Amino acid sequence: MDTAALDLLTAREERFPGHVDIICEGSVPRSVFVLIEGMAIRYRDLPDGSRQIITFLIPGDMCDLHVFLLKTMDHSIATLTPVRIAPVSRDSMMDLFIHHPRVSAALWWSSLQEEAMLRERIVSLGRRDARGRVAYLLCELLWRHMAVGLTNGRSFTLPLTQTELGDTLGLSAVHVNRILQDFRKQGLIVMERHKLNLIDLSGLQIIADFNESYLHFGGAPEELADYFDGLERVRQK
Amino acid sequence: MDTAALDLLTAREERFPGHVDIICEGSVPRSVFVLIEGMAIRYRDLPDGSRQIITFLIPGDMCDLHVFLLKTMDHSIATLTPVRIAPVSRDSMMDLFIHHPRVSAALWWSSLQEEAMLRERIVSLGRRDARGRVAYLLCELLWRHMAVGLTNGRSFTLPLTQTELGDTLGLSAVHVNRILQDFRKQGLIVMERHKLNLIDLSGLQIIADFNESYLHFGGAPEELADYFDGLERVRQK
DNA sequence: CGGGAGGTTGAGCATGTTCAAAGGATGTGG
DNA sequence: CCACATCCTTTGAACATGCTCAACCTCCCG
Repeated sequence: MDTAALDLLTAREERFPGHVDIICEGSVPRSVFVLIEGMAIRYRDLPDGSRQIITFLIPGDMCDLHVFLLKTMDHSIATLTPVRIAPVSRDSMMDLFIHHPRVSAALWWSSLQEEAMLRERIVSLGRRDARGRVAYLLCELLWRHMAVGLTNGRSFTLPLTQTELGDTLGLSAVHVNRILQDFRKQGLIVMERHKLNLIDLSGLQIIADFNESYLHFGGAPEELADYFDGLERVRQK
Repeated sequence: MDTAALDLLTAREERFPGHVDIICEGSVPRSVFVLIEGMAIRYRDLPDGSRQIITFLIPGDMCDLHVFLLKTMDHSIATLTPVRIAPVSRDSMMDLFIHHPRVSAALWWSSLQEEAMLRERIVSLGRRDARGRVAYLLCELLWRHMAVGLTNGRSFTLPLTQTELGDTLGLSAVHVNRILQDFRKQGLIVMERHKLNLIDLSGLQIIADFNESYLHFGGAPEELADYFDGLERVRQK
């Protein structure tokens, strides 16, 4: 019945074209949503005209689990490609928390994973050189796409321009370009159209000092299910 | 009765000396805790010997609200000064979620604030120059100390070495030193012992492009209380 | 008074930026 | 289906920001 609750939430669906703002900094979001298809970014524009991309949203990602707790958005969300999203109202969300603790535990879990990714990006920006940052991002994106079944071997669709990569990694587009060329010459990656293939994944992971365990793909510890089942029993009394 | 619940949690207390690891990367945390006094950091060591400081923990901060959802820690936590902490067991935590939804809402809220700070650090590391980063961090720390009543005008105790500042900002200690000197020469700050005074706060905020609203000090929107009260009623049925 | 950690200084160097221009690719309207 | 416009990628060269290394200084604390 919990899956039924989830299905109900994602029944309705909205579409947006590519390169369009879904939510703007300063606005008051009225609903949460799940990204069903396509790719989007969280970002912030800075007064000097530059921008920083904070996270990529790929299918299955929730945006934002708790955003309605904040008065206003402190960043914007924009599409990179045409997307399909399932909006979830504030009320449905509250209903979910009250009546379906196991579902809310799963959502909670995913927000933890996102937090882990934010920490990882901080480490990247603070302490990895440009090659390491690019390599890390490519690995991270491959693993995330893998986790939701959107890979084909070691390749997946990456609809990003080099400018967007630069805005994510704190690098200029020109330098990103040079690093990607270098990776290609070394046979680490192949890119055509927007299909990226990480030929030499382990080589990239070494450059990146990448460790997939930081992304916590293993899922939550087993015993948690027991806790949340207990929670459910209490509430249903 | 909710405050009673909180008091109960923080009744027990542990002490640690300065410059000691409280929780290490890779370990399985058995309890959550609240920092009562002193200062601590979340950080990660990298294979090349460098480290990245991810967040500062100051009195009132919770660490980590949800950490027990993760199998293992993806970073370590260390004290900077001697600290007092109140440990909270996994069971008390679960109990809190079940019986005191308004308290858990408050905790939830604080984890959101932390997430906002992580995003802000990403923007800093990705798109601000060295002066901007230093200025931003000083402003952020002042505001956070203000929020918990640990300031005296525009000054507060900052027990950080320049190396630690560098490890936070992705800069070398030498460069941090030069920037701080510059700020002093320009009359922006005064530092003696470990007392920092942001003489020209608005000047710093301009250099930093600092906007305190990103830290979401305003608190959660009013109507949220209603939601969580409703939640409580349902559970108490 | 001595030891150690942290702060300060200078000089050379490296990584990555900026600017400008040219070369693809993609998509749209005629 | 071509022509054109636009956006993206690529290239080179000069430049800047911040790093490294090494030495020295200063303060604190025992």
